[in-house]
Amino acid sequence: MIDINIIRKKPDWVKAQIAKRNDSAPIDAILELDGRRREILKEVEELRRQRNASSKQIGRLMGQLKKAQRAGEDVTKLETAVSQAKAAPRQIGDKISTLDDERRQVEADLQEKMLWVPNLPHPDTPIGPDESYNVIHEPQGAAESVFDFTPKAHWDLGTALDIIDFERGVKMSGSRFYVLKGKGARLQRAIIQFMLDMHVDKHGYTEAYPPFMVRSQCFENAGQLPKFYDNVYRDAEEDFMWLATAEVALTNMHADEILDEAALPASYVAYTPCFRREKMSAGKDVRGIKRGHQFDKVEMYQFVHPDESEAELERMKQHAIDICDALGLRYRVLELATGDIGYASERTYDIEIWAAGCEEWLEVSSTSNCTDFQARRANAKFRPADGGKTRYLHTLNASGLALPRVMIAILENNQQADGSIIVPEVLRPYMGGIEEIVNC
RNA sequence: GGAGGGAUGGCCGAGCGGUUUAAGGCGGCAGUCUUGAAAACUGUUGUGGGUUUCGUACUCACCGGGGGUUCGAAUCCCUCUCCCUCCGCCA
Repeated sequence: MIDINIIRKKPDWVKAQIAKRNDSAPIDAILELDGRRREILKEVEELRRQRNASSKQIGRLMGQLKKAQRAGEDVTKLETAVSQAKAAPRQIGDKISTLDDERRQVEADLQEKMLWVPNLPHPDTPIGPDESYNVIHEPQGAAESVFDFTPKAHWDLGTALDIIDFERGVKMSGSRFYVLKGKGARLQRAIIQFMLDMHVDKHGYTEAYPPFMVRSQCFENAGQLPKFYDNVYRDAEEDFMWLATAEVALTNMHADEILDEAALPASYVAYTPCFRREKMSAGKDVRGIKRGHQFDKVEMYQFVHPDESEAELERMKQHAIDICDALGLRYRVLELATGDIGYASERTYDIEIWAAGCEEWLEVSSTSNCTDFQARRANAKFRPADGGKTRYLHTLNASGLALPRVMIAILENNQQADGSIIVPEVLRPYMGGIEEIVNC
């Protein structure tokens, strides 16, 4: 949610910002509803003020009446006065409830429309309607092949080593599902543990293990609803949705809270599975483990002071890069164009790693500054140390990293001519000390 | 799944449908006293919205959320959420 004051002051500018995203939002309708809301509010509050005064008057009369009754005096005059005094506020009350009904309707409409306004892009975000305008940072280009044989794709390697079982995954759950077996499952677990340890021990995040199913309100707060409703798995009977990313859960860690400035930044890292219908990507990347309905991810998330969010974005990007470096993965950084950044984001970096077998750059991390967009929806604030008014926090998220694609890169880049895989050194302590995955 | 009890300010905890303010305590902040501190005493204390002479006052709402009854609701009714106790089931 963006600040409605910006829309009030510069509606045309806001429209232009949203147009840069190749998106649109009902700004004119919002202005109209907002104006009507304030009209009603002015009127209904004045009426309420009048009614409050009248009711207080009746209260005083009732006090006198009771006193008189106790004293055994004649109370008919007072009783008449009370019933006469009721007439005016009763009429006011009728007007109030009519206006209140309209107010409720207007506010519901306004809220619904505001939910369809995306975050506004940062002035430095490259402008362009789609991903072809993304700016690729160093290092660029594909790695020259270091192989003296033709490297295989992970689906062939995994099947041959019997560490990825596509057939049985499909048997259980259909396409886009697979079973990791033996050293494959162990490798994934090792990567998860390595990443969590690095973010906790070296980068200072607090490890969190959130629920994997959360209320739909959590998705709305994170900016995933209403727009991405079709891409989320949900419970048929209860108001539960399965995480599409841990970001959804972590956004809500401090929902409806006011943090002390001294508690900032509040930094979390969580391992969770992620569930996505992939409706928008139907038919895309169906081979291998690149894009499944279920995948694992380690996610970083921070609540920071608004003045810190821009610098923090750079640091979080580096935290993701640190993982790539430690695992020996060749990566490149993309700065996403206005047409490609996420709905809640003002500025996003993607990190892609090179996979030598399928010969593509794979997105393993997306690092975004969501400014106060999610914080407004989630009502997450902080109290400035100088005692000023409470302000909305800024939130940032960064994958650190997405597991299947890291697996792909390790399998494909570390393969040897005989199809065995060299285990990256940093993972060996988590793999019982083994140095390679071999066919047995 | 069944039966019952709860939710009040940062925290604890009162609150017969009304008579100017949600009592009281704790904590926090400021001040007095003191060389300093403690104690004591005094004052102060939340969130959001609207109007505005825009920095000043006025005003409205908020006692778990949402409706309702009433001239008037923390208080009565309905509903949802969460917590607690007991029974049953269970990794």
